[in-house]
Amino acid sequence: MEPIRKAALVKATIVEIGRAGSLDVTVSQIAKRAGMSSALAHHYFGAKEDMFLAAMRHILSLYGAEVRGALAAAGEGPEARLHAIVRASFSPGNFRREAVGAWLNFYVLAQTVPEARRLLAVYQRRLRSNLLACLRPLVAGRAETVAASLGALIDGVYLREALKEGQPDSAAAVAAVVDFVAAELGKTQTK
Amino acid sequence: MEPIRKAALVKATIVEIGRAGSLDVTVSQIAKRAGMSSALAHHYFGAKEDMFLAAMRHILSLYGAEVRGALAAAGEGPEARLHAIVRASFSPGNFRREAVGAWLNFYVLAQTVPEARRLLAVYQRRLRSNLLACLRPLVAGRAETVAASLGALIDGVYLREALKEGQPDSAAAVAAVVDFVAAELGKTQTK
DNA sequence: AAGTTTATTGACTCGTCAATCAACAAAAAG
DNA sequence: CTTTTTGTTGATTGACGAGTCAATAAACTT
Repeated sequence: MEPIRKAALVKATIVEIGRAGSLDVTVSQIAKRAGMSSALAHHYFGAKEDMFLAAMRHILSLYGAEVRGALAAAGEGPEARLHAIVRASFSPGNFRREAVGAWLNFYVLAQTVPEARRLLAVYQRRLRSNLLACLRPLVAGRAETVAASLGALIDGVYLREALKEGQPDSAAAVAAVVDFVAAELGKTQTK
Repeated sequence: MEPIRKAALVKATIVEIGRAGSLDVTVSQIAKRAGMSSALAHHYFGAKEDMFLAAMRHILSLYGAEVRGALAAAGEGPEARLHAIVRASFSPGNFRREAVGAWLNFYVLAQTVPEARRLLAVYQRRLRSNLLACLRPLVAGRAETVAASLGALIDGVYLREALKEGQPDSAAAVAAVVDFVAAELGKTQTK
């Protein structure tokens, strides 16, 4: 039972954060959505914060899996692999209300909860390392710098696309980042 | 009295959000820090959310003033003006705990509170227009695209610098963005 | 001076919520 | 079949907090 209940709670936590748009969700709401009493939620997770952290781990692992899958499906060319990472980062699923809510609130959580900050750092390192592998063959010496900027650009574009009025547009987000890469590769042509 | 009290409450709101790292601050805390009773805070602002929005307006107007000042001090060259905007965006003051807390939580607020979303949109449009003015002489046809990416990059770099473990480094943030601009201008050389 | 508006607060209402606990059920172990 | 472990909940506790209100004081108006 334990793993089933925990998984249900994690999913419900993410949904509720998405609905509320904040971490201001009660354990009862989460438990109810997961089909159990609040007491049971407390039984499996000690405290509410533990639920948040588990939810964060889940979101990050989903994203990680998405990127891994995209890379596996992509061919061998560095450009193609780079493109795959970017597309995975901006997949429509990542712009669903729950996902946006989760990410934004995890940023907030990372300010004060060390474990949340650590998890975020892990995500950023993984993204960076994936980007580096693609970039080294393309820009050699400047790979480190470009990877750092590219990572930040992905976060920034995501933020803007997620918060703009109107529906987010995955394709536009991808295009913006691809354009940056093109510039870094020295081709001014947007293609 | 009214404007004095309101100003004190706005300042106190920002400080308390920074301390808590979230919008989970009580009106009493804010009022106490502002040197008055919670009833008085409710008297001047109707509800807590109004205090948050006033605080957001204040943060945004501070940032706007900073950019305006930097532009006034900068010369006439588009590159210099661009650099001024970037430096103002990453001034050490913007990395103080209160400022970071305010920005991150305003992003969260923008998900659900239309007025917050609107304010954020205003900030983004202003930044975009400032960037465009500098970019048009430099990259002509691609100015719109570059301005959009540059705006997102600034947000993304800020986010990462603010949340990384260790103290944020304004200079590094500026350097990352400047490097991007250099690439967009077609100069591969990092300087 | 009497009246009116503004400033200010302590006390209160009404609600919420995290966390605990005792109790019950049901499965596993012996 | 009885004991222990695991699953489960309703009820409760204890605390906190947003917003209201009546009352007091102080400052202007006429």
